[in-house]
Amino acid sequence: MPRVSTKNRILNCAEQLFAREGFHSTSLRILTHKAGVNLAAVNYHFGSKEALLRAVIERRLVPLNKLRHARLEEVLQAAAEKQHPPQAKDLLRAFIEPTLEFRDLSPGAEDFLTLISRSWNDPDQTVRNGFMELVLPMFKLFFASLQQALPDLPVEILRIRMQFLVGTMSIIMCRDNNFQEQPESTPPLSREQQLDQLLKFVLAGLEAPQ
Amino acid sequence: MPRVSTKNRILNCAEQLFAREGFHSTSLRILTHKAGVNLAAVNYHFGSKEALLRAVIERRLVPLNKLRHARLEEVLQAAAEKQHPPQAKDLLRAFIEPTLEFRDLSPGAEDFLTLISRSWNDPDQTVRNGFMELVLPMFKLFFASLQQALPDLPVEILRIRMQFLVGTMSIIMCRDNNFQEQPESTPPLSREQQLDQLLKFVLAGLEAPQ
DNA sequence: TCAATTTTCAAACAGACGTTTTAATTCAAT
DNA sequence: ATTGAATTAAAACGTCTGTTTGAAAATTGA
Repeated sequence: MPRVSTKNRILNCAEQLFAREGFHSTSLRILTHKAGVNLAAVNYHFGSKEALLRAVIERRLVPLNKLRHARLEEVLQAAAEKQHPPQAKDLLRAFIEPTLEFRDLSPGAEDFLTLISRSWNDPDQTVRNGFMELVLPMFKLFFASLQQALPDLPVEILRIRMQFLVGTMSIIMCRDNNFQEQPESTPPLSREQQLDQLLKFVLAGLEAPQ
Repeated sequence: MPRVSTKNRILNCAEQLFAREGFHSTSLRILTHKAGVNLAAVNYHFGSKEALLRAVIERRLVPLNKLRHARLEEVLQAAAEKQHPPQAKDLLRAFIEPTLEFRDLSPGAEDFLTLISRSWNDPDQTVRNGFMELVLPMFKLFFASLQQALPDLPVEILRIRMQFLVGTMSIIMCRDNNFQEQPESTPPLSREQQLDQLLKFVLAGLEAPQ
């Protein structure tokens, strides 16, 4: 009798393999063997391989979006009480911090972040749209809030700068992206330092002149 | 008698399909059919599918790196004549502008930029390392130059900010990344405007305090 | 022109893929 | 304890994959 249900064993292994090896490069035979379940279990429990991918994404993205939403509401409410527009810095923190804190909440979350940061530019539309649906509403919320924070910035410029923000975030979210080999002389940045640098970089970029 | 050699027909189609559909999702049967050549031609001319990918990348990345190298030398030399360290802004232009101007030099170059921006975070090490070898030496050159331009910035911070720079660039380089649907009210930014915004964003981020 | 080399071609190779089927098993509720 | 549903299991399905083969065709150089 397995401690973890078949469904969750599949989800956990799929999360790891889809993130590290890629969706198309992960075969159901390898996946089910690693999970210790029968090959047919994926189609029985999820219907298809693509439906499994959707389930993997939804399992974590829905709670993550709730975290982001709560943080955003805090910032907006605090600003409303002071009768001030929200600050770009606070909005950025509300969007970015939950994402990175998420890594420590559950094992496999790191793989999950790698998966969505890779899905972002995936050539397969099915992969791309699968999680885009889930992340787009949250994105529009932050976009609208940032418009209040930066009322003098033209919308089309804010839009492309938010895309830059996503590209910058994906660097932190994706494992194995440290292309520059790390010299022993200088230790790698801690997670707090990474978060700090990420916030400083995108805030400066977002508030850049013109 | 085909106007374009078999080898180049394959390279052109591979560039487009690898970029738009992904390396693993592109089958040699579809590729060779689209190119109008025999299935066996890929293995005859290139040896294997992976060797074809390497050839696709090398064909454009080597000339592109020469462009970047020339631009970098210009900036360094101009700075040396003035007895000043080079400016971060000029270094960024030398790195970014050739990349984007490259798009207009030859058809298919746009697909190529999509391909390398997607290869950047590809789960497959073979794909990732294939072009990393070609781009890393150029990267180190710019890193060393930026150290001169920003002598007060600790190296490990400069390093992560250069990674952010790459993540930001990939947004511009990759097609179909306009996740936010474009409203008709505001037209999309022109290429010049995109380049301009990219430079402003990364320069501000690179020069951000601390 | 003819021989030698290079390139194309159709066909087949062995293996991997996602999915389906059918039977065996486990489980929950009467 | 027994029935009925839910789950697991092994095996096979048809299709697609990259690669190889050996003969035909085209091209090249003398």
